[in-house]
Order: sequence, then structure tokens, then C-alpha cells
Amino acid sequence: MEAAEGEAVRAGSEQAQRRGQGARGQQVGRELGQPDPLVRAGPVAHQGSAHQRRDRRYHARARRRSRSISRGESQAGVVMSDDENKLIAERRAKLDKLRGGTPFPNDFRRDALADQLLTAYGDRPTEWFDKNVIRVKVGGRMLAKRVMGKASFAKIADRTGQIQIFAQSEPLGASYEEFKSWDVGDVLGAEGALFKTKTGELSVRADKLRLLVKSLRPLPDKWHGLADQEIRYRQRYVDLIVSPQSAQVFKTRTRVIKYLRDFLDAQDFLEVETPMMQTIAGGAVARPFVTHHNALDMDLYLRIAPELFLKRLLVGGFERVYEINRNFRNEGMSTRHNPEFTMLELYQAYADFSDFMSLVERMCQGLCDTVLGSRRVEYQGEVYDFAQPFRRVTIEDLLVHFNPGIERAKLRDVEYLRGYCDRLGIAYLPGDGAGKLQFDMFEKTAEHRLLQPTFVYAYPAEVSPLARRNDSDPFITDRFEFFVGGRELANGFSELNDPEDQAERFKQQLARKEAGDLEAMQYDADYIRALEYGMPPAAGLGVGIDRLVMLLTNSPSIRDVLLFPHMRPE
RNA sequence: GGGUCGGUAGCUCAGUCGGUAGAGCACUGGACUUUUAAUCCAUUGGUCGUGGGUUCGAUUCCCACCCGACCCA
Repeated sequence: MEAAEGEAVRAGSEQAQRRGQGARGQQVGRELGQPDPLVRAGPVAHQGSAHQRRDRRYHARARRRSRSISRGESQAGVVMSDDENKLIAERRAKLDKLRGGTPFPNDFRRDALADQLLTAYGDRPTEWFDKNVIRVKVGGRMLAKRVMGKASFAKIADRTGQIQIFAQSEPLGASYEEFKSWDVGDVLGAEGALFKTKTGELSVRADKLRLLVKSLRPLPDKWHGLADQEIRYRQRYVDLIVSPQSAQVFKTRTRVIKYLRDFLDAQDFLEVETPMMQTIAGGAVARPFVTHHNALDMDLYLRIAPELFLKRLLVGGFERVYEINRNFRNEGMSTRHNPEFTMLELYQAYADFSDFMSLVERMCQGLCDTVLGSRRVEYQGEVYDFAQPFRRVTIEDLLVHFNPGIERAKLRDVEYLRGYCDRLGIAYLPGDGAGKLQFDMFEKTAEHRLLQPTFVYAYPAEVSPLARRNDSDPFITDRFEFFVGGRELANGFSELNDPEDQAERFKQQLARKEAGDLEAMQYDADYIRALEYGMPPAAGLGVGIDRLVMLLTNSPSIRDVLLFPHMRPE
């Protein structure tokens, strides 16, 4: 593992170093590679340590149990088990009482939702409800409970919002006495007529009240909410209960994806699904996860991109295809990287990279209009303007702009660029050509400064093994990347459909692999065979959905836009 | 991988220049028939992240480790 890490460092580019967190990454891959410990004996040391951890946990729980039980019996007569505290034990005792009847009923049906009621009746004056009796059945999780003797208020939340319940000892009687023992977090159903309180809040005056689900665990402080980021990520279910703004992020995420589907479907694109488990992990420059197929007794890779399969479909005559799905890359984790992430990839025959820059522009503006209602996007204190045509600029232009004194005429001179890389602290491999060095210098000096929406184009062929070479300048390809806020959001190009050029590029990738670049591509012979049948001229595009949603929801971390971000085991 | 910060009651946080810890909310008991973080009174609640070390004594000091946040790579 040490050696692997060393190689990653020598591989040179910032990207390689950032992604090549050898030790941890390989461990994850190995665990995936042994799905069935009964069939394949895992490393002894590994299992041993797991047992030790389990042992420690067991003893810790045993200690706690004995202490808890003695305390519980001496004070409340409540027996606690495992890692439970008094609060949970009290609630469990209440559940035990319910077990005499039907503790988890599923026969209550609502006929109204909170937001519907607020929209329909929220503006009615108080007196209106005296003449109009609107009976409703509402249900949801109780998020607030205020008992004042013989009358109480409760707030319940359903999927649309919250509504207040007013409960009184008359006419509820026995169920009111039960209600007083229910806890915040319980799920309840209420039936009654709408009315407005003294302070004008639309409420349901309950004449029937039922407990539907007993909640055993107390919710976080209702005033401060859930501040612990770790619990927000690990126990998203709790976060979603108590953080409406967090729930909103994920609703927005779904709207973004729906918009993208509508946008593409309207242009006759066909949504398809291609393999997530591949024998050759192709279509991107990245390290894959490895898993194992037992019956076939062979390793498989989780895909790093769907690209090569989608282009096989172009060969097959599907002239406009897209896929929105997960990719997996075995690299470090950060506020912008999760091991699995969602990409939109789309391919269109008889189009080129310039058409796709326009497509990205239209797509982004439509997203802003539909999701935000504005083309001014506020993100972490900055404002990005999506209303104007996006800037289009070449890599070499940016290198000249952000590296004062650099000579444009020498931008393809390897020796000259090496001098610059040395000064910038960029490591490189002996085999790196001018294109690779240009790309590394661009990432180091320009990328993070591209704040307003910007298309960077004319990428070196050396770092674009799947892109079509420019007709008049073979050093570059017809490729662009799209940046906002210093971050890459999309990557598109005219597709390379010359099978012999593609075979040659794969061979160059193999050479890089042999030279120590762990991210270099494998040779995909079947893909070459497909190209040999003839792939129509086409353009392709990949859009990082997570980063796009981060931007549109003003989220600082990718974990804020993933329902269940990857976390180390607790 | 490196650096900084953090992990104390269910939640949000104080605190201990080394003598086994407090507040608010929640919970439990009591009062209260229109509240909005309801209010008032009383009580309860803790392996102070884990494991070692130093010490008469560690939650506090030292070391290692685990988990997280942010920055850098």
C-alpha cells in the first residue's frame, strides 16, 4: 500500500495526488471484493480486528446494562436494556402498555393535508368557521405539544407542512387523557372541524384523536434543531424530521433532475441504462472500485463513467441518448467528492461541441428559471449571473492571462513548461507532454478563478483520449469544460469516431499506465470494434448533478445534497 | 496524506490551572380549557469519544487511536 501511494504521488498531477489516497481506497475495494466471508476467507488480521471491536462494544454494553438496571429498578421500576437511556425506557414502557391492543394500527386514513388546508382556508376570517363546518382527518408526526390542563395544542407535520391540532378534555374524554401521555415524535391522527384560534391560526378542533405510532427515541431540541453535522449525515431520517430546509434541498434536487429529463425528452433524447458493473472500467480518467462475481469467479469494476456504452448506442442507431445514474470513483473524499456520485451523460449524433456549449447554456438558464425563478444564482456569498451569454475562452488564453510573463509562442514547448511547473510546485512524469503540463498548469493557476459561468475549450489531445481532434490544429481537441464558482460542472466534446485514432489513444493510455499513472485508461477492444462499424459524427456531454445541485441550493458540501453520503462506519 | 478545530445529559452548550461535573430545552410529578420555544413549582438524568501512561487521585496533563468539520495537498 505504501508503494501504491508512492506511485500515485509520482504520477504527478494534482488530481492524481488528490485522488490517489492509496491505503484507504484499496481497503474499501478489498472489502467489496469479498462479499461472502463463508465462501472466501478474508484476511485474518482484518477479521480479528473486527472481532475485537465487537468484543469491546459487547463489554461496554454489558457494563452499562448492569448499571442501568440497578438504577432503573431502584428508582422508577423501569428496566433498561442495551444502550438505552431513561427517556427511551419510558417511551418503551408506554409502548408495552399499547401492546394490549393494536400498537401499530394501519387503518387510519387522512382526507386532507396541511398545506392544502392552509391554502384553502388560511385566509378565511374567524367567524367564517362558525357558519361553515369543515370536517377533516389529518395525520402526521407530532412536533410540538403544549398541554394546559384540560386543553392542549399540538403541531403535526405531514409531507406538505404542519397544522395545529386543538384537543380538549371535552369531548375527547379518555383519549384526551391518553394524549397527555403521548410524546413529541409520535405519529397521530386527528379528526374534527377547522377553526381559527385567538391568534388567528388555522387549527383542527379534534373530536377524535388516535395514536398511530409510538416513537421510542426523543427528537433533537426543537429550538436549536440538529446542529451536529455528523448526525445530520448519518441519521438523515432525523435531519429530515427536524430540518425543513434540509428536506427542501432534496426536493429541489429532485426538481433539478426532473427538469433535465423534461428538457432532454422534449428534444427527442432517449433515456437508457447501461452497465454499472464492467469488466473494463472505461470512459474517464480515474481509479475504479473492484468487486467480485462469485459464480463467474472474476473481478468486476464499478463503472467510473457510462460513456463508452452510450457511444456504442450511437453506433447502434440511437442517435440521441442520455443516462442519469451513479458513477463510482476510488478517490479521496472532500466537500466536493463522494465515492459515488450522479452524472448526466448525453450524446447526440450530427452535433458538435459548439452545439453542446449552446445546449449547456440553454439548460442552465432553463434550470435557473424553473428551479430558482431567477438567473442570478447566489452561492456562499457570491452571485453568479446566468442571464448573459457565458464566456468562451481557450486554455492557452487562460494560461497567458493567469501567468503574467508567460510566452504564448512557447506554450507547447515541453522544456519551457517544465520550468513553469517546477516553479508552481507541479509534479510531472518523465513522459508527460506539453498537453499534460498545460492541463496541470490550467488546473493550478486558472480553474479556481473561473467564477462566472465560463466555457473553457480547446483542450490538449493528450489529456482528452476520447475527444475528436481539431481539424486545423491536431494538438488540441474540440472539447470544453464548463466552470462556475471555480468548479467544473460539465465536460463535453465532439466525439472521436476514428477507430484507428481511438486505438492509438488507448495505446498511449496503456503507456501512461505502465509509467505509473494509476488513473490511465484500459484498452477497450470491443469499443474499438464498435467504432469500426462506424459511429455517426456526434457530440457528448457529462454534467455533475451533485455539484449542480450544490450550486442551486447554496450548499457548501456535497454531503448536503446526498441523502446518505458515504461515511466511515460509526 | 498534512494542518487547525471539535467529540461533556436525549438536544444545544458551559466548565474543571488534576479532587469523578453544570445550565437551558426535553423527560418525570404537580398547577393550568386558545397556546406559539406556553408559563409556574419540584425532581430526575452523565462509561466527560476509545485505549494506554503519569499521579494518592485523570473528564482535566501526556501518548496513541477512532469519528467529524474546515483548510491544504
